[in-house]
Amino acid sequence: MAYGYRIGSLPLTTVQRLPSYLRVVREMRRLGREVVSSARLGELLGLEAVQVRKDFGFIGISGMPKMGYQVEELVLAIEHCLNWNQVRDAVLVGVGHLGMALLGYEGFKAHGLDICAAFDIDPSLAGLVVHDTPVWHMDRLEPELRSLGARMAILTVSPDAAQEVALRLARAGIEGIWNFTGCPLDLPPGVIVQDQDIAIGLAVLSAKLSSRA
Amino acid sequence: MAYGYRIGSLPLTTVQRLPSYLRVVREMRRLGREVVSSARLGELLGLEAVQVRKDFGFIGISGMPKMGYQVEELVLAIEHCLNWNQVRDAVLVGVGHLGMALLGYEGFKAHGLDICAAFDIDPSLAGLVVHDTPVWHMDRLEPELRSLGARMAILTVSPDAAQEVALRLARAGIEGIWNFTGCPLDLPPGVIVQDQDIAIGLAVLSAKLSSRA
DNA sequence: GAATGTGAAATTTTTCACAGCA
DNA sequence: TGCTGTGAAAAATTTCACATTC
Repeated sequence: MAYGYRIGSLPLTTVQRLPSYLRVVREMRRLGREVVSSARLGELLGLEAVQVRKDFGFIGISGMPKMGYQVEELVLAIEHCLNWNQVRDAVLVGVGHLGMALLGYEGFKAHGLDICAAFDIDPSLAGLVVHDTPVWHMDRLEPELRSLGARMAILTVSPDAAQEVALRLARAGIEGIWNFTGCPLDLPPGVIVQDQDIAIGLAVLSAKLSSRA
Repeated sequence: MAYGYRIGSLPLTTVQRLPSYLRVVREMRRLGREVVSSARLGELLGLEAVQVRKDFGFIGISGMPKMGYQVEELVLAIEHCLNWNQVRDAVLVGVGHLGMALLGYEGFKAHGLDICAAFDIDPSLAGLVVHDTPVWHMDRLEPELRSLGARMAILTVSPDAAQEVALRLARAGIEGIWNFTGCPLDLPPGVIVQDQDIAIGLAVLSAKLSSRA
């Protein structure tokens, strides 16, 4: 039951830090800053400077001694690693409160994600356009997926339906599922599942608060 | 810039796995199962059996050789570790799409969380009751917090407002902030911040998909 | 001097190997 | 035999120490 410590040649922990680096260096670019030191980035993000340097080494970026790293180069390199420099189509399944919120989330553009269609079991939602995204009934899932060619799906259905819908997505050729249901999914190998379990963050915060009291 | 590897006596990684254990053992209890082996739990959650046993050792649970672990005992022990067996009040600040979705999320009850009030800068939201939760204008933040006595806040404001609002919460006596804004917060020591950055999950999934193509 | 870059050490986490028990 | 429990080993990650470069 091997673990996934690495993604390609990058340590998993490095990949997990890339979004926060990207946010900061994009903001610096916006402000016209051209270089930044690992110490400054570390200070802003609560990391050791040497860890920042190691991470940048992994993604193939060299800095200039005494100067720091070039902001523009960092932005491009991180976007490239994450494939966030080009638009990728995704579908969203389950237009409840959370699905609706994700459809309205402006930030996905900055991450290269375009939700091109949504699906729900509720017939009264079919035909609506929510935040510029058309909503289809679940009956239309397979045919629409065929014509859209999206590789990624965002799963925001209820826990009861999670496994069944995920299997339909996998059979329809979806390669990656971003799983917000909190249920572990059992899918054929080759389909990549990324669990986004909100309860983990709450658990860590709860435990920290408890241990202080 | 010391790291937080442990929460109290528990490894951070163990705490992060507790919610998924809890979900499964609660479901087993519902189905009337009285015992479960570490191997079965590992199979369901994609973990090594020995890791499950180590985790249960950390939270002080012993199993019975040949039998397994008592489901009821596991439920109670995990709930106790996370303090999810008693109701804790929280406030939510920022009633946009995401805040609205969290207000409507039924699952918080199962995690002992009760959102007793929400706040937003938009005057037209003030006075509304969203999913049983009253919404106040931001002007009422400090006085309402004083009377409510909530220790925890859920931060779902826009990135621009994140730091400023977080500081107000800290000054008003909030001890833990669950930060959904994606911005790093700089707060006085003693305030616990738990970042819930959705972009991390997307980054991992994006990188995995890229490295397969 | 002020920054990067990197091998080595320290720390943490996972996995192995196997003793012990019902 | 089937499962737990645990010390030891392995692997991964972070941190230290310091050489290097502009």
